[in-house]
Amino acid sequence: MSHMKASLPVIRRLPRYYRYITELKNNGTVRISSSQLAHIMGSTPSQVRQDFNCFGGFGQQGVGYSVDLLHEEIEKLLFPEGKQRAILLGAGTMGITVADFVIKENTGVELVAVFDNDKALIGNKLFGLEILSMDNFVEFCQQEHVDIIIACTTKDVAEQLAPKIIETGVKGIWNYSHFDFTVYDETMIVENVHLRDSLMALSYRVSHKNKPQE
Amino acid sequence: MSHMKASLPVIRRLPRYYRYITELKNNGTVRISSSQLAHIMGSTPSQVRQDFNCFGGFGQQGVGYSVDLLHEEIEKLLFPEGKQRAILLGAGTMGITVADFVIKENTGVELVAVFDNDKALIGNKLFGLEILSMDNFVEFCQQEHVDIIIACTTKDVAEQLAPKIIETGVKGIWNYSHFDFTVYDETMIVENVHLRDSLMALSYRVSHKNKPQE
DNA sequence: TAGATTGTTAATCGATTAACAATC
DNA sequence: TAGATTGTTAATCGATTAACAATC
Repeated sequence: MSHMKASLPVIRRLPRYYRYITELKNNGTVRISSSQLAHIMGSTPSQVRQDFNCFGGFGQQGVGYSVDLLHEEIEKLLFPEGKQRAILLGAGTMGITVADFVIKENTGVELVAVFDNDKALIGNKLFGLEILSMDNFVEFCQQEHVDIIIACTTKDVAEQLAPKIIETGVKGIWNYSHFDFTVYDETMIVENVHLRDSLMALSYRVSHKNKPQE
Repeated sequence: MSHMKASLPVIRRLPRYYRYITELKNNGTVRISSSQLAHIMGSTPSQVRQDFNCFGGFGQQGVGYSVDLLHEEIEKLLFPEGKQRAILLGAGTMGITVADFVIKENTGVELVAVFDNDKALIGNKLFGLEILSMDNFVEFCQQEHVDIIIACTTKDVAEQLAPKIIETGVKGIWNYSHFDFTVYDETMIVENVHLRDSLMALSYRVSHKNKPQE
């Protein structure tokens, strides 16, 4: 039981473990070794064991890991007491898609309010939630408990909102805008989904695939 | 001019450099030092210089970097000769949003066809492109030149399509499905946008923020 | 020439992989 | 008991950071 704090790479692997373990559980697999799991994950047995030991180590020496126990433990880690409450800022194309996703997928996160600047949208319903004026989100966060802000605005709007977001005291941002909240405030937990950067990195790798240099 | 091959972390930073350099160029900034750029990027001067030196080094000793030259060189790296041609597999909520994004954003990638399994969708137009039957995408890729496949299907459909995708000879996959193409085929260049994993990692970090262990 | 700042080599840091003792 | 497989410590690898000579 080494109990060291899980590093970011380990945390990022956790949802993937959860996906595969859930699949194995549904298949009726009861027991799995670090080697088998590593093969499924495309990693190494060492990494699997190191990763699980960050959280206390769920295995049995000489035997392996119980799929059920593993599933239960990882679930406890990823879905802690009660759902996390999230609000959406920006009900544009991306915002609507992300809201749809959060509502339909089992992620342990609940969408509790939607805000937009567009007067034409305010008052409309989105998946049963009334779209509220962006002017009111700080107040909302301070009155209702909110854990996560989903930022689906343009870069400029995100930049304007940044100080207000800090003001809310919310701990995490799921960031779809091109504004770098991390650079703005170091203490905030930010998970970036930069589609543009992701696609450009792919494009670079594809176009430079067989070139030896650069 | 060390000319070592750029590692994945360096490639992932390239689009962010491009974003900031473009902004500086538009602001009329003509010259910038690695320290100033590091401050903007939230990194270190050493990293900035190391990164640029992977591509040949665009600076001038004692002077700094010309914003114009930097912009031009990074643009050459990210937008090589002509646009990359991409097809979309799966015209659901996410697929439509991603298609909209690719068409509107300046990413050096062009959407040339859309495929879906749903007979109700086939034949409809999506952003001026006719939605084609999924049965025909392999043939399409072999006849037209296609660089990137954007996978916006469910996990199960992605898994079924995997061997066909390999068959097309396409070099890169922009993957929104929960199927791990990397585990299936090591040689394929895959850029994953796993919303679920991303949100769960954020949720984990938020809920464990002030806890010392685990 | 002196000051500034790069390019590049060396040192550090952290994550991954390997090794092995513990133990089922 | 022997074989298997974990938990954990040690070694390796790669990326980041620091240092400094080159040079504008």
